[in-house]
Amino acid sequence: MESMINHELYKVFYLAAKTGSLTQAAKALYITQPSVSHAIKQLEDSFGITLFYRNSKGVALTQEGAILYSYIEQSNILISLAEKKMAELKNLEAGELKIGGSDSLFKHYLLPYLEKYHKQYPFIGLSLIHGTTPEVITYLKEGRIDLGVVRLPIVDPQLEVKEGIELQDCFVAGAHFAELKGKVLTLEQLMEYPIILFSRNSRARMAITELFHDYGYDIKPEIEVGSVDLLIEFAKKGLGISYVTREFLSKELDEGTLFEIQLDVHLPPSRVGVMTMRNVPLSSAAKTFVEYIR
Amino acid sequence: MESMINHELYKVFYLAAKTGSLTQAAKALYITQPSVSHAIKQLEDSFGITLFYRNSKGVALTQEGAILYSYIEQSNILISLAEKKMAELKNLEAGELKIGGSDSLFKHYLLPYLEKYHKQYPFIGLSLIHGTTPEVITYLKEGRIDLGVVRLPIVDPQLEVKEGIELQDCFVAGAHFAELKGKVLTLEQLMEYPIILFSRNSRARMAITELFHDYGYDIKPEIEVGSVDLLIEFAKKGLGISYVTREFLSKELDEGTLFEIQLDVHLPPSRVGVMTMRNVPLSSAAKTFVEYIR
DNA sequence: GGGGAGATATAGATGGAGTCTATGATAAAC
DNA sequence: GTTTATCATAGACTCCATCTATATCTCCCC
Repeated sequence: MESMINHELYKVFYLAAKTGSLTQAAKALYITQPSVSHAIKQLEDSFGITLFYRNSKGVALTQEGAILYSYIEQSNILISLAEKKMAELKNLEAGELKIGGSDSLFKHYLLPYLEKYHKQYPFIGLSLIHGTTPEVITYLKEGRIDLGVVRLPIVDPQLEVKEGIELQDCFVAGAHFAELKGKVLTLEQLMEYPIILFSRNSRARMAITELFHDYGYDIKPEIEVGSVDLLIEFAKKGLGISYVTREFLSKELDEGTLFEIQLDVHLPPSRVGVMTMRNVPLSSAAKTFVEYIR
Repeated sequence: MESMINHELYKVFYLAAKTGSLTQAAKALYITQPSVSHAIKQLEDSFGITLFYRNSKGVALTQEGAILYSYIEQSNILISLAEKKMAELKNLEAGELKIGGSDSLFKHYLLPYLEKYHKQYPFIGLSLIHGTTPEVITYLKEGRIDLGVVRLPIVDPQLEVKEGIELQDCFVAGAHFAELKGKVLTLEQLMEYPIILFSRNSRARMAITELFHDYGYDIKPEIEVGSVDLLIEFAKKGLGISYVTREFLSKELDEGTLFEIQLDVHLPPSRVGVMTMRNVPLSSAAKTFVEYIR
């Protein structure tokens, strides 16, 4: 390892062999001919092998030089490919973007951004990785995703959080509970109806449980489901009153298939946010995407 | 091509990625850590891409860095193989030696050298390429052989000639002409016997024709053959008197199966020589072999 | 054969890229 | 809190790649 050869010399050798002329190689490298001559000499000296025949028309590879060239040519081709790939990655003509989050946020919050992004950068592969907030955080820390989209607040010194839009959770019912339309209920009154909540381990569920607790109540759902779509479906079928994010229901509220229950207490809004690792550089693809989100 | 990247930086990048530590890479490269840090920064700046995550335990490749590494690793492996190969060629642990010449010279002159050489450098491939003197010269100039072994004199400014041993051509006969043993013949007397000569286009043939011509005679062979072995065989069978190089017959002369005809004129000796291209470097294999020959 | 046009080689000067030392900043380990 | 890793930064220095100028050689053409 003492006599490790300067790889820059191979670049000179490559061009000299390729052009068959030290003078031509010099031009291609934007240096002078003596520099090329010197570089080749260094290579020859460090191998103790003559690499070129010199004649008045230029240079030609010796037997040994030709052997060296066969390796160096491949090596340099790889480097060229690497540089091309780096340019592509930089210009977002290649790459991959991996996002963690919940399906409902993907569908109702991220979808328009993803569509626009994919249209503009069609060669960036997209991976959406479903998981709960703690799972998403774990994926982030393990480097399995570039960014996570979750409900705030997130308190973790390792994470950088960018706030997104505000979401308002609310209780909704379908035609079966039409008598409640226009009325303002107390929490106590609400609890007399069958309640449908998201499954126990979600953040939204914990938030609403805590809110009721603050008011001295203990909310117990009739039904627990595992997706926002089911919350909506069950409410529409009249199986109960669902607690769900209002922004995810705009279609049903417009149609009138579901209506919002008015309460005498304010349900705190939540905010969606984009998490990335603090002190860890984002890929070009991820950096650009984060700037899309407002 | 303006922003051609210094390939030396890839060597640093490679080791940094491989060891996962700028400090370790620095040690392997016998430079200091800030130099490595600087080199990586240059690479990152010229790509406009972050290649490593830095943390207090070392460095880890980013997504893009890992892509670059996959190329550079291959490239560097090729360079290592190239350097290994060069060392082998230098130490004559690999390579090829191509020699041009006549079969008789290969067999009777070069064989012992070839044996010894091959024993010492078993991994050098040997190619013996048969041809007449002008053919051998052509092969040399075309680069198809490293050196040629032929009868001197050779006059060609492009060729470098190293003189070898002296050979003496002579006329020999077998038991059938036993009456000639011990006698001294004139050329005229000799010509009364059937003569066996090498085929018309050989140098030896031309030389003897010219010699007879100088003495006013025109030698016409009874038989013409294409190899030294046949000259010897035919003489042994008593088909005539062969003109052949004495050194190629030592076995037959010792055994007494053939004897040399004494003449009243001196037959000029010829010298064997090794030709190489002037001003063209020899391969390590060829250089070493030429030094074997004395 | 002389001279021009091309090639590479050589010598010596020069400047800047790469390297060093010293230090800072940060995180983890103890 | 202290120590010991890590990488980053700043500024000085130095060595080596490069340059200019010239030599040498070969071919080719007049």
